Amino acid sequence: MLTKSSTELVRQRNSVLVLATLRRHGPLAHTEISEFTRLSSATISAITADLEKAQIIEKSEQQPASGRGRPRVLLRQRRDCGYLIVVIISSDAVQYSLVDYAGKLIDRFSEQRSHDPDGASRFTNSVREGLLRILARSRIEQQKVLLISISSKGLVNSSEPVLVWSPIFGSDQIDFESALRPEWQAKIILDNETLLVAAALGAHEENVKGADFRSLAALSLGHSIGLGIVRRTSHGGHDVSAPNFGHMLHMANGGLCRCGTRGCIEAYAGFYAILRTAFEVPLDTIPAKFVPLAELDKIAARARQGHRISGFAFRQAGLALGNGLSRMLSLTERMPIAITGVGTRYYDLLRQGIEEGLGQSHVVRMEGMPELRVAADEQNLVFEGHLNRALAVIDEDIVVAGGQGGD
Amino acid sequence: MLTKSSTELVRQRNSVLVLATLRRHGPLAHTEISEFTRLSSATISAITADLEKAQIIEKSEQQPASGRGRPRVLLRQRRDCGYLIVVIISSDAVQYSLVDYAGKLIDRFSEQRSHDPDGASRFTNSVREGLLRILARSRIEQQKVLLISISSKGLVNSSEPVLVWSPIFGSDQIDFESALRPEWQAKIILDNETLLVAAALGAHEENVKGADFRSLAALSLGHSIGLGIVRRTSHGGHDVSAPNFGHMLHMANGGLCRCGTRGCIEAYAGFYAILRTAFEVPLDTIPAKFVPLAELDKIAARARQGHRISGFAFRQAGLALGNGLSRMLSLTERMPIAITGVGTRYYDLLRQGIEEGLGQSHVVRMEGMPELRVAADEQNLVFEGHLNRALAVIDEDIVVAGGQGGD
DNA sequence: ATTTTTTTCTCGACAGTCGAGAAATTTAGT
DNA sequence: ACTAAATTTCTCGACTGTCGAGAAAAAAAT
Repeated sequence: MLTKSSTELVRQRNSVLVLATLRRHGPLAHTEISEFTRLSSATISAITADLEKAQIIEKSEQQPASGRGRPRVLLRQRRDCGYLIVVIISSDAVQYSLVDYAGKLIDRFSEQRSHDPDGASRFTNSVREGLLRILARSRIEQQKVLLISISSKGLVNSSEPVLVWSPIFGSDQIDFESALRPEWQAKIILDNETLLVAAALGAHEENVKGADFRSLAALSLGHSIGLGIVRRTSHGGHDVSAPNFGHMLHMANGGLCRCGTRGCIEAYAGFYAILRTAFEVPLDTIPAKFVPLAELDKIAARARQGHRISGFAFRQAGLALGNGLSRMLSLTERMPIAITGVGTRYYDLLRQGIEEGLGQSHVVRMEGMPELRVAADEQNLVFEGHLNRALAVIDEDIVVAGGQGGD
Repeated sequence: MLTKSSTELVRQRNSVLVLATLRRHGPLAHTEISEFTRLSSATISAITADLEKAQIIEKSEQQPASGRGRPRVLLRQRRDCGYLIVVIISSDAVQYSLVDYAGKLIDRFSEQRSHDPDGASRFTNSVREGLLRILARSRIEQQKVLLISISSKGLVNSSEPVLVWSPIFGSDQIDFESALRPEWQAKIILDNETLLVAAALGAHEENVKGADFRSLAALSLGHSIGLGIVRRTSHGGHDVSAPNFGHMLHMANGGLCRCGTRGCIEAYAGFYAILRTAFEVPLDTIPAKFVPLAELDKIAARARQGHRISGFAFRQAGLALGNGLSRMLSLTERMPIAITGVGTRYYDLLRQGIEEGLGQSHVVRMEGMPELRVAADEQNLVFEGHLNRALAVIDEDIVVAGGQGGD
């Protein structure tokens, strides 16, 4: 409330609102936009006229008139209004996707990541090449790319596109802004991967529950552990955050983690940690760099057949996760927890430990066990989260720029 | 962004902005308001004229003209525009304060709390009586009381004035809304005590650092442990929350807590817990209901003289606090931590443990130790926090009501 | 008395939203 | 073929808001 309001700001907000409802519900007629936004028909006329003049939306070709009366003319975003490049960095590959302003996928490819630890500078070079390649393949002008949306596991600076810590590069910071800036004018945003999963799940949840949706957490299980939290803000927006959950302290002076600290949650619940426990390797052993999934599948199979120490490894992991989640719930309100990631295939083995770990805390005893659910297809959710956030950012930028630049 | 904007909303926001700057900087002239709010002089004229007509602000008596030119006329809130009752519930007393719209204390008294555990219903009755008493003493019309702002230690429902859990009444919920509603038309808000401390400290911090202020946590040490967090929101407001920190899990299957769960932070860092450790009572002993402060002072004195087990008790408490804080920092951004409450008198004994507990986590190793400071005079901060929040709420209510009621 | 300086108020321009009704355009009925 | 009904879109005038510029007010300095 520290900043003043003006009538222009009202128009901006309402313009963004119109674009957002167009995103949520697809191409809409004048009347429908008015219903959804609760803005008067006259206002919709004014706003859509502006947006059309600025070449942001267009009238769609008239579809078969259904019912009597003057036929509706649908409004939709102009595909060629601008483009978005989504870069998803995972432990073994980098996926590049080119998307148009309407959210439609135009081109996509993946590049294997070299496992060289020489790291940061070589990696940013490969990202530069990847970006140029997807641009070249599609023959789109570079200026038309309005936004580059990047995601990775790890800890991200909330205000700048800087990867502060990642399981891949450790604390070699990667600043995408400075790496891409002279070459690209596009805005660059960077988000934690699980944050995007949470954002996508939150959007789903809100579509179902409407105003009843309050908050949700996404827990991603894999080589490392990620957590994303979505909350509805008072004005109806979504506030998302990606805490450093995997490296939250589970137990003081506990097992050695990849990050060099002792007792992180990941040092009990990450894949390498499960392996370590299952093979009864001392907890202060420096953890394996990379654990083949097949190896963990074997342990899981043994655990399912009743092999004690294998089962114990998963149970131990579940306890760490459950304790950690209970601590998170002590700091937030009660919320459902969606579990994603490769690790969901071991959910049958983890579940009991998670629930027991949750149950050891005061909040859970008071408020009851939070709803736990499994959300498969993490990859799609990540991409969906990218689109949700990136297109919203583009809408806002385009509206404020359109107001200043005029035409 | 789900809700539409309109020109009336602009006026509302700007009116609230004017009232807020008047609160922050005391009585101001036309010109000064314009400078602080960045609103044009014409707009200030319009808004202040409205507010004056609605009897919310008034022109002050002209003070000695200083300097040449037309003398300024200061604008200030009308004291009699409305009143606020602040109710501070602590473990041994309830304090009632009557405050006018300008934030000036008019009357105050405290009532001893009966230590009867018969609890909730008798307690709400005593609060009803207290409220009527402070009203009667001041001869103010009941309708003029616009807000009753209550605080207590414990867990508070964020949307309704319901005390969900408190160290005093346990999980006997107290719903102040239903307890006071037929009798009082005033709005009723309830906040956690440490949340108010955090709010007050946040306001101070912002006055000093301005826009550089990002967030802050207040940790209250006493018979129970409280935590409040303030964060600046994107539009310049403050977002405060009071997590259930004292009963966050410190150690699975650890010491027995007053709440009945095992391993809460409070079961290591609350006063009774320090006593328990110092006297080497088993950790599963049901904790003492109430610990005289003198008892703890004795232990502290012994600890300062080098008595091992006494020192260990404080160190243990510090470790629990430090670990808990590190977990909080894993879920939020780095922020300074202000320590308040009676327990600050043992800070010399707790400090090492707190820092060690913090240092055991990944975040602290990465981002460095957060700034720790001691904020004395918790009682005043609580009251200040009440005023900050309550008067802001009144301002907003009065503006939206004034717009509708009109005159 | 006049000028200077500072503050407050007022006026016209401009931007935004809204409700009502006109205009447009199709289907149904005769 | 023509008219009536239905439905959507567009337009106009009223209202509310902010802003900049300059007029009016009021005291000190000359």
